[in-house]
Amino acid sequence: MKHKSHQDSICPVARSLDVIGEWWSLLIVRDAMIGVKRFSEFERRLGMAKNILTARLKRLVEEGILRVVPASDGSAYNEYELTKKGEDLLPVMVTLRQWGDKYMFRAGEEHSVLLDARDHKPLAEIAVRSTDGRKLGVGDVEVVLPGR
Amino acid sequence: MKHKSHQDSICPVARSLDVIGEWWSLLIVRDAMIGVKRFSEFERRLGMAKNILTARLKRLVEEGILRVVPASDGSAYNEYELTKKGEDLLPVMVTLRQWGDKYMFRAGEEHSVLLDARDHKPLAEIAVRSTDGRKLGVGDVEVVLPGR
DNA sequence: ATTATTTGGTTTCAATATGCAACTAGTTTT
DNA sequence: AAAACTAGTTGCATATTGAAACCAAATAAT
Repeated sequence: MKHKSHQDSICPVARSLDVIGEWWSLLIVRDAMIGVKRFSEFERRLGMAKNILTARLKRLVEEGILRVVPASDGSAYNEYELTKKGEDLLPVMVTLRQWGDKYMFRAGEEHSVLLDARDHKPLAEIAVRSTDGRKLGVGDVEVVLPGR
Repeated sequence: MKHKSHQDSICPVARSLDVIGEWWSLLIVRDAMIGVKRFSEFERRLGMAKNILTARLKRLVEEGILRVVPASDGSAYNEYELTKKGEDLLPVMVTLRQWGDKYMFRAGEEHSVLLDARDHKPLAEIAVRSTDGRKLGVGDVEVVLPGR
């Protein structure tokens, strides 16, 4: 059996995960965000099997998250680069990173950090807020289904 | 082969995905956020196989994202509820939702929406910002590895 | 110009994960 | 007391993953 698709869900979270929730997909997007473009560079940096990388790149291109362009250095090869849709995953990436920072490392354990390139300072912590700026927690939100 | 773990990565994104990046895991967390607590309710709502649900719940409990508590209605069964660590996934959930809202639905296609429970209005759109409040895109950030 | 190496894959194979259905022990409802 | 529900477990077929071998085209080295 193929793993079950969430493509037809009425929930945006489920549909998003259908596309970017496969093993490796978001890590490919992560590396694309820091400028990785070539097949071999994704392979080396991620340490993943070529066949899986091929499949994930294909899906990400089909879904409009990456696009294939002729290599910028004039060689005959192609490069993969983020589309606007792909770049718009930055907030997802940053929230995952901030959660991981907080919970997935023991005190003093080293990890990579994401900085504002202008002043090399950490980013602001992302919070869920109401339109008038109140910070919201799980208990402050509600899901409304279509047609209600 | 087991799928490769990202547990030992120095990247917080990778470590986060190691825990919550398996198929179904974030959808279980999503439902837990709207108050789903019982095994059968997760099963019904998600339409997933019981054995997988069992495995995911077990992992999420082991990782401290959910906790098992005696049923609140006095029955002999247990309930699963979010820990603080689990609740802190709200920003991840909201960014995934906002991205899905934007890209995964055709114009006019209906989907569920997440509202501020107080005034039933949509949430503010989440953006990545510097500490001084500038909105940042993919080109405005840099990753720094440990020991540099 | 010829050879060697790199790149970007595809193919094959074994191990694991997913999904489905059947089964079950304990609990709750009728 | 019987029926139905809950929260699983088990067994099986199929999919997905990962490793390694293979390959053609492009590039670099000699």
